[in-house]
Amino acid sequence: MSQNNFNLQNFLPYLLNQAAEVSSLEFQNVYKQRYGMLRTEWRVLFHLGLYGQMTASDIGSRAKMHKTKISRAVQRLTERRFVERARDANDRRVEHLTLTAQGRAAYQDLHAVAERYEQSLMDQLDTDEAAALRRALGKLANAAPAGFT
Amino acid sequence: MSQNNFNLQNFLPYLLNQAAEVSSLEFQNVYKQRYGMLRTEWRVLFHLGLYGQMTASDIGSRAKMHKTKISRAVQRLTERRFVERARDANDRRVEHLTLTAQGRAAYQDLHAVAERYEQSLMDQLDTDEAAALRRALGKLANAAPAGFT
DNA sequence: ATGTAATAGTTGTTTTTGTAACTAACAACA
DNA sequence: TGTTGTTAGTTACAAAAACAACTATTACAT
Repeated sequence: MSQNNFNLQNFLPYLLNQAAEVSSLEFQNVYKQRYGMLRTEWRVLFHLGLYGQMTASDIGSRAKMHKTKISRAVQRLTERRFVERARDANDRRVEHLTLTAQGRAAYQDLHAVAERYEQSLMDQLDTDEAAALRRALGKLANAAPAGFT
Repeated sequence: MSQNNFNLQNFLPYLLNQAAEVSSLEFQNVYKQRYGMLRTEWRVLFHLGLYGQMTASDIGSRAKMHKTKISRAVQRLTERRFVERARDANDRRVEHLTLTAQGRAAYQDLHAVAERYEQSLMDQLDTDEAAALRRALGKLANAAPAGFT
């Protein structure tokens, strides 16, 4: 057995992954069942719904998603008429992405569910706990590489 | 743009995923580079190192990992002589898994790195923040389905 | 005993992701 | 102009994960 008191259940990356997995999975069911979307597609949809017109690169830098993921998500969202692409007039490399009416409808629906879900998660936590959680997660997500080796 | 103040950066599942991704990735480099392991394999190795002899099912229920993942992880770990399997004498369906000497060495090495990494993550947080984070993550990871729809 | 269900673990097939190489358009500067 | 470098986005291929069907063994109820 173990020589010391290190415990896997307390290892932070492990805990983070478990919590992330559990909390993603429930919400995933919603956009999967209602709109047949993948997580990447849902993320793109949300960014467009939230910020309006964006390019794939914009989304990439905001969401820290790799461009190939975005490319494929946009492709599927376009095929299914949630998103429209328009080439920029001045720079024909860039594409401006916007939601279609259908896309906006889906966004608003999911947005509402997301808020309820958020609330149901927060209900499990004390107020100060929740605040500390947000702060801590923000720090960890945006931290520079730790250099622990 | 957005009609209200809901922000994706504050959506808890999103935040959790970002933090989890960042903190997994750095550590992943270690076990990948040093031992050519995947995340599933590292998890199995850690469970065996921590708890001693276990069956695949034991690991599955503890780590909430699907049994096919474990099966394949164990297969690769066995091929590479990190793990040994032994059929149970009374019930020939079950296999008892243990680390080899090489497996224990790898575990101890990674274990030490994990502790340093853990520390480097915690160093980014205030003491109370860190405590709240652990408590909150534990609650979220073990919570019953929220039923928010 | 024997048929039915349950459990441990594996294998096969399909999705999804990751990585790297690629095309097309622009920029900048000799 | 033309050559070199950069940026936006796509595509091709390999690695990994998800899901379903499967084998082998045990349990259990008739």
